Amino acid sequence: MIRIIIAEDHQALIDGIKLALEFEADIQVIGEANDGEALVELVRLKQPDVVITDIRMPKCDGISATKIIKSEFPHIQVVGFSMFDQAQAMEQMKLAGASGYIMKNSSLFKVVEAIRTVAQKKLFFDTNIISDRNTGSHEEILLSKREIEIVRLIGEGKTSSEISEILFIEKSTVDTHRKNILKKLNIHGKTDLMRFAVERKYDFN
Amino acid sequence: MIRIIIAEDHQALIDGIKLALEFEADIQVIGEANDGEALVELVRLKQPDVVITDIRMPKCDGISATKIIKSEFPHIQVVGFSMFDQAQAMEQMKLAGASGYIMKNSSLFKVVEAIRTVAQKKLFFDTNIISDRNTGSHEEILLSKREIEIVRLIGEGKTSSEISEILFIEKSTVDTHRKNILKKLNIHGKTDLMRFAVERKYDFN
DNA sequence: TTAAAAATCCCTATTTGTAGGGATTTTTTT
DNA sequence: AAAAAAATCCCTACAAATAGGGATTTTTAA
Repeated sequence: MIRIIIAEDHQALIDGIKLALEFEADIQVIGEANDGEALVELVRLKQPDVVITDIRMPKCDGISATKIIKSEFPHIQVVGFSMFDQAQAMEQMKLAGASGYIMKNSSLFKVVEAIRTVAQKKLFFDTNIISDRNTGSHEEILLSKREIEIVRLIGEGKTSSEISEILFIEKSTVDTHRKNILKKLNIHGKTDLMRFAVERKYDFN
Repeated sequence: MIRIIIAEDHQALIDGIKLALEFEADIQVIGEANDGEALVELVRLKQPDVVITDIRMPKCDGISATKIIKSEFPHIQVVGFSMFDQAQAMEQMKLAGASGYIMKNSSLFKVVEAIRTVAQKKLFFDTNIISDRNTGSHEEILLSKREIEIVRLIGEGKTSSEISEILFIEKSTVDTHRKNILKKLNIHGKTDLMRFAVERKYDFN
């Protein structure tokens, strides 16, 4: 029996994963947390086999939480879980000691696959980047200098017109950059962009 | 000489505070961090007299960071720093071991005052809540049940129309709640509301 | 049982952001 | 020097959010 703990600040997603895992006889969800601090405490208490953790979370993010967990319990396997296909985020999770990385738009089947794989002490990194590599096209999502600058300002809560004043460019240019950023990251809406901007600030240079 | 470290994810704010503190001969900024994890590491390295930390920060928030710092270095005084006049946030900081709490819309003079006060092992809690108490009016900012529900959904990235569908109410009602929330918190713009929603999710029940 | 608070809904108007299209100029790389 | 990438700017249209005003109904507490 693989005992797992899920950490994710969107309760709806936790519920979805739990539901999917109910049909897997060999996997048991023994705990859930909505933030990094709660996750670390829960892991200390219950010592699961596998932890699935979101990267962007209140209190402590998934990367910091993973570092703490792996330093205290090296035998516990951690799988990162992110909205964004960011090679840097994946790298950070690897450095923190994670055994796997999946994306939120992955099918729940992939989640199950990842759990079983890492439980056997194997690695499981499933991202578009890697699957692209398989097809040979391998185009990594990379924002340009200007785009990163704009993402940073968005993360600081600036509006497009404020950004245009800061950078001495037209608002229309900022809008174009925004559009390109959204397209590159395959996200829609300011909320997701804000989320990305915040996650981005978590030092994935 | 009071040696301080500032932690704040908005570099502009750090720069502003540093500038203000340059004119204070007895206060020296010996370090700065843009996230909670960096703050903890910096504190371990430089062991300042006073730490000023934002509550909402990447990687580890100010409350979690304060807990860690106070457990390792009980003699270091921590001052919380928040955008929002939330009694709960202040309580959480107090529980985490903070000696002071100031708001971002406080004058920089208050920041200096807070630093000098806590450096003498005294407490310094400056919020509108407390100043209201002095005038006797004492109206604490408290969101209603419905408003908290809506803030939570905003924090999850839901739009007003999505929220209206979830709660089975009209979009116009959601808009009204939003307006009232903005008014109660004295903030403007969705970005600040999102920030609040995130900070709020840090468990200030 | 009433007064206060909370929750519901609607109106107008403006700003901001999204989404599609287009285009030119500057910089970098080959 | 030519090709590719990045950065700049403009157009239309629509959705979303802010800000002001108003109003009624339902809950809660005095």
